Amino acid sequence: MASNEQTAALLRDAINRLTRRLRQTRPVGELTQSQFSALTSLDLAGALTPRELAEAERVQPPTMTRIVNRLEERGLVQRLPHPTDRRQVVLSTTESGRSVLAANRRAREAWLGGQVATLSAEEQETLRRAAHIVDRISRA
Amino acid sequence: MASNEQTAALLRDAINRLTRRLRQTRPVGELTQSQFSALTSLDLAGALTPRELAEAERVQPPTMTRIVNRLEERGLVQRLPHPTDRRQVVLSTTESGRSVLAANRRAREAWLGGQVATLSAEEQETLRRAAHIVDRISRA
DNA sequence: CTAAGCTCATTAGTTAAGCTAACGATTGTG
DNA sequence: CACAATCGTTAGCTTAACTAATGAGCTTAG
Repeated sequence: MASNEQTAALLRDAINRLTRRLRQTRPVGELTQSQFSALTSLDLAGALTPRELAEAERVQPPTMTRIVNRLEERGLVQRLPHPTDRRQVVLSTTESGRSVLAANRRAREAWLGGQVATLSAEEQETLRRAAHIVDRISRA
Repeated sequence: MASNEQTAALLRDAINRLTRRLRQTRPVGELTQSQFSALTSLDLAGALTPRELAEAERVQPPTMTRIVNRLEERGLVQRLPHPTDRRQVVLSTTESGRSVLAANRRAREAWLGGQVATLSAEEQETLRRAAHIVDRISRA
């Protein structure tokens, strides 16, 4: 029987390897991992303050400021004043942001989707289950 | 039925979230993810040239030069001349490197191991299976 | 009802990690 | 033996993470 630590090590190593592998497949000029992830979260949520988005991405607020800066420079995100609190800012995706996001999603999933396609139905189901378990762990 | 792309997206998102979560648990002064991973690979292999280690870590040679520099500054790794080819260098872990590695491994797995412990035996098995599948994909 | 303190976003400055291009030393080859 | 290839490194750029500090705006306690 594998110990909790052994399972943890297996999981961590597998995740590290896949993370590095995925980084290699990013085409130049496309969104970085952080930009892509932040844009996705924002698009799903509809509108968030920088702090809320930072918390969703598990990053400190200054880090999110920078990511949002780059996205705003490219016109993918907009900063609007908060209706009642003038300290705050409300972030939302632009039309252009949503289409860039969709294009990036397709490109990103091409490689990994191709790999998934080579797996048996049972293996694919294992991956989906594992993804949900990992999500639960990450929230803890 | 989930499409290959949906499964890929689930997997990628789960991995991103856990990666960021794990980064948060790194104590200051400890090895970074890259350092830890490189040191682990080197320790497993015994001795490698910088290029071989870069390939194992799926990183370009200059990136590995920097990582090795930091590890060497801390005395965790040593560079020795190649026996026959004076262009090459042979890297190996030091005694100190191996003990730092072991301590780091324990610290890193404490949090994740704790999370794994809260899962059912079936869920743990799902994670182990998924880790193996992901490893196979990453090698492709 | 205003002064003090809190919260929000941002800026500044550090560290780390990734990349490509270019270089010096060395080896192999035509 | 000259020329090409290889190896590791350096240099220079970008991205991303952090903490500390700042300024603007809100909230509240006296």
